[in-house]
Amino acid sequence: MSTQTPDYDPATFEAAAQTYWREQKVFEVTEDSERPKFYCLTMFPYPSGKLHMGHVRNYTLGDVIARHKRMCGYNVLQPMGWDSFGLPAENAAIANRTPPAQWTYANIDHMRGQFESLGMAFDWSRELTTCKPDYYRWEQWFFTRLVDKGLAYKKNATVNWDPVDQTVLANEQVVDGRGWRSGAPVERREIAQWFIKTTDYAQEMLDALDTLDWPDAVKTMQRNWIGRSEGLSITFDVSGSDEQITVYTTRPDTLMGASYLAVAPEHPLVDAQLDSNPDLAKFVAECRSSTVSEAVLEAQDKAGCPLGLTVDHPLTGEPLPVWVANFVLMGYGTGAVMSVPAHDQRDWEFAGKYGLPIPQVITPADGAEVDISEGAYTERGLLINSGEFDRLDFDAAFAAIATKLEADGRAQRQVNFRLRDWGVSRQRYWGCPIPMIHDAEHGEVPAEEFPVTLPEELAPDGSGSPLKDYAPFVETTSPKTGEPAKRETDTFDTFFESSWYYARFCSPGNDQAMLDERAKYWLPVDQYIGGVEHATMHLMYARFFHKAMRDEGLVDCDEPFARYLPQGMVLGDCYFRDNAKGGKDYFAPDEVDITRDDKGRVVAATAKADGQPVVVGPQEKMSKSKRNGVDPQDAVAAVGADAVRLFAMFAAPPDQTLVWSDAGLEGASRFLKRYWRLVQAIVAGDLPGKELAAADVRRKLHETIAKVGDDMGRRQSFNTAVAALMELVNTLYKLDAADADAAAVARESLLAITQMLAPFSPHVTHAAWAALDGAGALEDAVWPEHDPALLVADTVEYMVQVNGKLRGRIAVPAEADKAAVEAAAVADENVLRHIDGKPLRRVIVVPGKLVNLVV
RNA sequence: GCCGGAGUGGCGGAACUGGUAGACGCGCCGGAUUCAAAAUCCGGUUCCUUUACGGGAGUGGGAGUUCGAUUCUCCCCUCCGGCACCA
Repeated sequence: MSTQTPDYDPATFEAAAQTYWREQKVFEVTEDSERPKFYCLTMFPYPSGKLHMGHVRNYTLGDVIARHKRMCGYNVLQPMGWDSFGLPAENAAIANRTPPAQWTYANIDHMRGQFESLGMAFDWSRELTTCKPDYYRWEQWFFTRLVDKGLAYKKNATVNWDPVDQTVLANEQVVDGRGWRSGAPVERREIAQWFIKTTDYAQEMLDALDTLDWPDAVKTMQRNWIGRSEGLSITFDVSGSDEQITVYTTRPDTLMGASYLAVAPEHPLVDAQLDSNPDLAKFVAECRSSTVSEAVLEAQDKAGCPLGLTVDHPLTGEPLPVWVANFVLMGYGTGAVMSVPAHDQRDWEFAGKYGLPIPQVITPADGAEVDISEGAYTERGLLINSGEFDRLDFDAAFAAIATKLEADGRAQRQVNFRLRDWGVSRQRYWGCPIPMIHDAEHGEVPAEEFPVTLPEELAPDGSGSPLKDYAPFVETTSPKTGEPAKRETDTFDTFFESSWYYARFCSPGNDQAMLDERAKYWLPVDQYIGGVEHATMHLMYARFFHKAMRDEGLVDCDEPFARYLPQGMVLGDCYFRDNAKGGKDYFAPDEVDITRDDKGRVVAATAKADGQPVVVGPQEKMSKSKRNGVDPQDAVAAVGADAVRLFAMFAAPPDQTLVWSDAGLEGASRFLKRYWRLVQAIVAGDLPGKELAAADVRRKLHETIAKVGDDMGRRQSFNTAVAALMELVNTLYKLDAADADAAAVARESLLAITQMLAPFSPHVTHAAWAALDGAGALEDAVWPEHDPALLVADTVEYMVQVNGKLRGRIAVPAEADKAAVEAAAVADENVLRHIDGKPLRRVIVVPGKLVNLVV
């Protein structure tokens, strides 16, 4: 055979394969009742400008799964779109003085091209862009359905207010309590906003977690986020007044240990005290001049101030002081908590700081001593110092106290959720308009015509949304009266768009309905892939939206994402020097020379520019500021898309962080060249090796087929799948060319390797499939199956341990019984030496694995 | 602060259900090929000890369960993700 195959040239492979996929519309799919469907979706990107390595990793994972499932016979849908509303476009618009629309659409065009150059198997005919009216008109319509059903309502909520720029700030725009652009201390301000009743679905979302094939860690985070608890809602009378304060507690058994109540600075009872109490006014003002970020609030020092009121203890009538505390949140629960310092660590610290009493009312059930002066005792136990309730355990005390207070109308048993309703109003321009109209007569009236189109020609200047003063948008007529009315100028949280895009991919182009029957064919998403940073918020909102759409009859399954694979970040090496200002000056990896010792350890690094040393820092998330980013386009130009994809899959398990390494990338490229040379050798009938018998190679082939199939399907362990393919290629280089079956085994192996490698590196395998005369299109070639008969070995190697330490290995016939294995073990020379004539006390034989001799 | 996760050679990682710690790749060392280099190929590579056969230690730290623990339990340390207006 003298067929010529080309040299390994990624650019040639990529051009040929990508042209074929595009022209043949290989990845465009339609509903097909004959085949099982598989909907594979990777979280769609925000069009920030260009793809980064995190994107490459993310979308390669999805592409590998989609291509693999297709070869397993599924009708595979893998769409792509753009999460194109959001803050970065506004920031770019402020910087460039151009409308965010222009910037966004230019980014999308660029990034679409980058996806194609990476060889992604997307069905581009379904592409959607969330900032376009043909998409967002349907979420506007759906929102008005939620309004009609009472699932959307308006209430006051707190925002970060920048008093200089006169605008609302996102939490990430508040740095050390100041606006990021103005530098002014931010204030908390209450404004009316739209909320969605996600809490109506809290119990269902909690229960349905059990049906999902998601990592336990993510399900646990969601369970804790929903935070179901059973407790008691208790009402305290303010002493000498008609006012009341209601608190919720999961520990009513500790009620006799309550020593004070703590309320939020925004609590309605606080305002009335401000005029007469300057210290309180000062404290509350301090609390209000800070961010609304709970992460920041919870991390700061606990502080409080007496409110100057007391409440009557509902059991004893004794007065308890009321404090205002900076860690109590008005937006959560009733904005007031009952504090039991002896049995809650946070209350204990607060009471210690302000000299409040710490009465112990719970003691360990096992009679152990606890010292409350050392810290709170937070376990459940038996009641003490609680009068008639003494010696009761948690359940009995809960029941007794609840019953007594309920009889007095002072309390109610209650199931509570930590989950809160979803605030969807944003005071921003670059978002989907909330389709409501302010009618002087009827108040808030839902729009009836969609889309309510966002004007795209405006450019924000940093002083709030330009929509507010834009008459062509604001001025309208009321659908109820036909009289002049004003449009709502707030826009939706961008999580609104990302909560249902997965469904719209199934009904592209429908301008009559949000979704149609096609969505019922494709949903749920069989495999969802995306960053674990979305484990709670995005995934909770989308799950809620799906159930709301189900109840509207738009979809007919209960959950949107059957299986979920979270993926880790991409890190890069960091090099820097400390500068005079106390900061760091970073160096890009290609600006640094590395010196190693003879064991390969890095001993020094110097800047190429001046030869002076730089610090080798820890690996950190790739970013512009750390100068440790690697541009995917540069990597593709250097070694080709196949090697970039392969390295991204090989270097780490999907859910762990991945450390980018140019040397590692070279290794992936080297492997593909090695593979390609093997293809050339087979085609030329010119095998290289001389060591291994064809039968042994064939067994290795079938072991590899079994492992790779399992790794890619059940385990989703793509790094080990690639490692197994590398091992098999190494083995093939040792195949004895003189063996009569060598040519057949080599060809069988290489066809299988080509198929198994195709999801990772689809371009070179596309060329190889043609060179090897593979039958049909590689994308649809049936995934190889292993022959179990070939995996059965006739002898087994056992480890022999003496007292748990490895002392020898023995080869034993596969069918040997325990006695035979033990006899062989004690015959081993080194094993005998360690037994040293001592009597055997115990012998453990693990079939097929090891023998442990205890002496 | 609260919730979740991670920590294994010089580096990325493997060990799937409690049973050979270090597969595969990088780096490094040695060799082949070459006028030379690149590329490629072959061999070696956890640490300590030993001429060698061997022996000892070892999976962030400390306890525990077990014949046997990277794997299970408890405590601690460090780093990462999320905390409701970044996406």
